[in-house]
Amino acid sequence: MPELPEVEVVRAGLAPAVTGSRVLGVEVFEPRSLRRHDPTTGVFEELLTGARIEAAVRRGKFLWMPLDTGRALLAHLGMSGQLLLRTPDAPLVPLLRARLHVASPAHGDLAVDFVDQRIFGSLAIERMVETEDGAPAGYSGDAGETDASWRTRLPVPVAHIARDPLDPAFDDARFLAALRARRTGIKRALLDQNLVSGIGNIYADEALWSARVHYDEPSSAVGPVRSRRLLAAVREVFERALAEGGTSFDAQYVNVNGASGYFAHSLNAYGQQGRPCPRCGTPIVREQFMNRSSHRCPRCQRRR
DNA sequence: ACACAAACCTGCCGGC
DNA sequence: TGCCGGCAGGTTTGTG
Repeated sequence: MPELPEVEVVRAGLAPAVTGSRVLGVEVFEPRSLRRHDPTTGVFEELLTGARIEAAVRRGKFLWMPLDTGRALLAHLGMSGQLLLRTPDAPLVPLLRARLHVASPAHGDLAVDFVDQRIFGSLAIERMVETEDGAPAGYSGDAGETDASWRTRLPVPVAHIARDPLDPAFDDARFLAALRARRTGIKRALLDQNLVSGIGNIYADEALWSARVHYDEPSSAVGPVRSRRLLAAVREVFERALAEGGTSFDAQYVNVNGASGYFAHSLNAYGQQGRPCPRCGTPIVREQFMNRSSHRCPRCQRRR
């Protein structure tokens, strides 16, 4: 479930169940799902078992659970990862890569299942570092003490990831200046997680459609008015997708209870090739760009 | 700085 | 029915 709204749906579902819980045990069925865990820092299962989970935090598409050991369980869903809450004795499904057993103060004993078809996603135990700006590292909902030390700390592999546009500490001016300074296409910039995080192929195409910008226009040529409009469009499409529970094209992209989101019905450009642009009626086209598909209205989104 | 390809993977779908 | 190419929401790494 991979872009910001889908990962946030997972985080929001996970948080009330895992916050304050104790990890009773871990079962790893697919070692490749731990590809990003550095074994020289310790054995994954040993670093996790017995720890208390303090929260569920998200920045962009990265999700982590700070532990009382000072480290964090970092999860990235990749293209096809899911985190599911089950009963401890729930049957093992074929694509189940790992299962955490936790004792939750709110929900009793639970299984947290990591299911991932393509194994592009991963779990790892990571060390934490302080944020550069001293602001909270990511979004964690309202739970927990506001002065907890984990709030301004983030896993090392996330330190280079930019804040996302829904983060109160996101620096609009800095982002707009970066767009102006870059010599690259605007969609490339939107997808660059070091510039702004959380945007993937779907929401890039949707925001570009909304702001009527061609994906390959130089980011420096978009200008302040349209750049602001584009940033606003990203936020707006994120908020609308969140309200709909995210985008699900099939059973692959689901919340912690296995339920699909409904935003696929609200897409204006992504996957809409051949269908009329909701604004002007011109058929949406799909084009290859960056070795993936880009969707745009050939009339509303002309290259300038 | 930036572009590009490759690597990491499985499963589904349409065409033949 | 079965095989094959093409497609899929991502990140990292290496090369030029």
